[in-house]
Amino acid sequence: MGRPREFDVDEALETAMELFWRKGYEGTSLTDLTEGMGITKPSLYGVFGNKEGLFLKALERYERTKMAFFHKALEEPRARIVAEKILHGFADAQTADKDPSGCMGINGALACSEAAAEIQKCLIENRHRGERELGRRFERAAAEGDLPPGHEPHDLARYIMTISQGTAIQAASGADRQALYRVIDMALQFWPELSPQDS
Amino acid sequence: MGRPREFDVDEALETAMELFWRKGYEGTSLTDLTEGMGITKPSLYGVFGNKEGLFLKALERYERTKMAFFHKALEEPRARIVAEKILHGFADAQTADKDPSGCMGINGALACSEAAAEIQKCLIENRHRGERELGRRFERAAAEGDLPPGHEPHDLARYIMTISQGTAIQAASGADRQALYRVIDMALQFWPELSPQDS
DNA sequence: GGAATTATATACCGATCGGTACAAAAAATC
DNA sequence: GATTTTTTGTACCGATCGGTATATAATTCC
Repeated sequence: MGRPREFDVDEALETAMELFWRKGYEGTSLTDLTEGMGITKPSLYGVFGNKEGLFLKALERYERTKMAFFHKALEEPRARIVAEKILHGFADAQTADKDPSGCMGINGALACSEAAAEIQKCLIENRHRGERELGRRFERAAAEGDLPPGHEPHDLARYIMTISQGTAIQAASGADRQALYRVIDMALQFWPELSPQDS
Repeated sequence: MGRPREFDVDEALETAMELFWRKGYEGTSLTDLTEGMGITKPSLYGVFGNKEGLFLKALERYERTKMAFFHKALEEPRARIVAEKILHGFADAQTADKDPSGCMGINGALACSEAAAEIQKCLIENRHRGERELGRRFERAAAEGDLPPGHEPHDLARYIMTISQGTAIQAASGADRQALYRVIDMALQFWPELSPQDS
C-alpha cells in the first residue's frame, strides 16, 4: 500500500557505488548522489537512512559483485592458482572499462577527516578480513604441502594483498591491465608453476 | 621592515605536512591547519597563498625530507641494492613512529571531489616521475648487465613502485615495519642476491 | 468515495567550507 | 615622533555541507 516508488533501488545503488568508488566517501556530496541517482534527498534518506548507510550498502554491493572472484578463488585446489586468480581478479576489477579505476575499498576513505573515521575503520577491517581469509586458505595449503617452502602462510597472504593494493594505486594512476599483469607475473615468479603431473 | 612574523614558517609547514599526510588534502580543513600550526587564517594566506599552495609547499617539503632516500638509492652501484634501498626506504617512511602511517603522496588525494582534481593530478604525476626515474636507472643497469635476465627495465620499475604503494596501504591499515620487511623480502626473492665476489 | 499509508517535491535548517575586509599592533625609515 | 610597511586578530563573506519539516501526490484498504 502507499504510493509506489518511482525509481529502481538496485539501479540507484549501483550509481552510488560508482560515485563513491571514483570520488571516495567524503569526496562524494549528497548533490552528486541525488543528481547521479536521479532521486531527491528525502527519497534517498527514506530508503538508505543517511549518507553513511548508503555507503555501507554500496560497499556491500561492491563486495557481492565486483569482489565475487575472491571467495571463488579460495576454492581452487592449488594455492598457486588461488594466488594467481586473486591477483588477476583484482587487476581486472581495478581496470574494468565501464567502472572507476582502482579499488572502492581503498579509494573510499584512505585518509579522511574525523567525520569519516567510522567508514575508514570499516574499510580497514574489510581489508584485514580478506587478508585473514587468504591466510587461512594458505594455512590449509601448508598442511597439504602445497606452499613454496620457507614461507609463513599469513606472510604469503599479506604479500598477495600488498601486490593487489599496489596495483589498485597503479590503476588509479592510469596503469592499464596489461601493465598490471606484467607486475603480477613478476610477483609470482618465486612461486613454482604447476607442472602437468601435479594436477 | 614591518612587523616581524611571530611564528616559524618551517615549523608551521611541518605541521601542515603532517596534517595533510594523515587526513588528506580535502580531509584537512583550514580550521585543522590554523589550530595545528598555531596561526590565524590571514597569516596562513599571507605566507602560503591559499590551501592549495600550502599543500604543494608541504608536499615539496615531504619530498625533500621524507623521500630523500629515493634519489640517494638511485646512486647505488648495483640495481639490486637500488631496489632494496628504495623498498626499505618507503617502508621506513610509511611506518615511522612520529609520522602518520602510509604515504603522503597517496593519502593526499587518491579519490576526491572535482575541487581537488588539480592536486590529485599533481600527485599522480609525482608518482609517475619517480617510476620513470627508477626505470631509467634500471635501463642503465640493463646496459651494464646488472639486471635479472628476462625483464624490461621499466617493468621492473613499475614492479618496485607497485610493491611500495602496496606497503603504503598496508601501513595505513596498521601493518608494522617488520611485516612490511617480510613482504619486501618475498618481493625480491626472484632477484639474485649479490655474491661477495660481485662487488 | 473516503481513510490510511507511503513517496515525492520544495523549501528550509544550522554548521562548516575556503577565503577576505578591515583595523589595530609592531617593527623599520626618516 | 611621524610615516611607512608588514603581520596580526576579529569579524565577516557567499557557497556548500549533511540532513529534515511540511505539504502534496499516488497508491491500497475498507
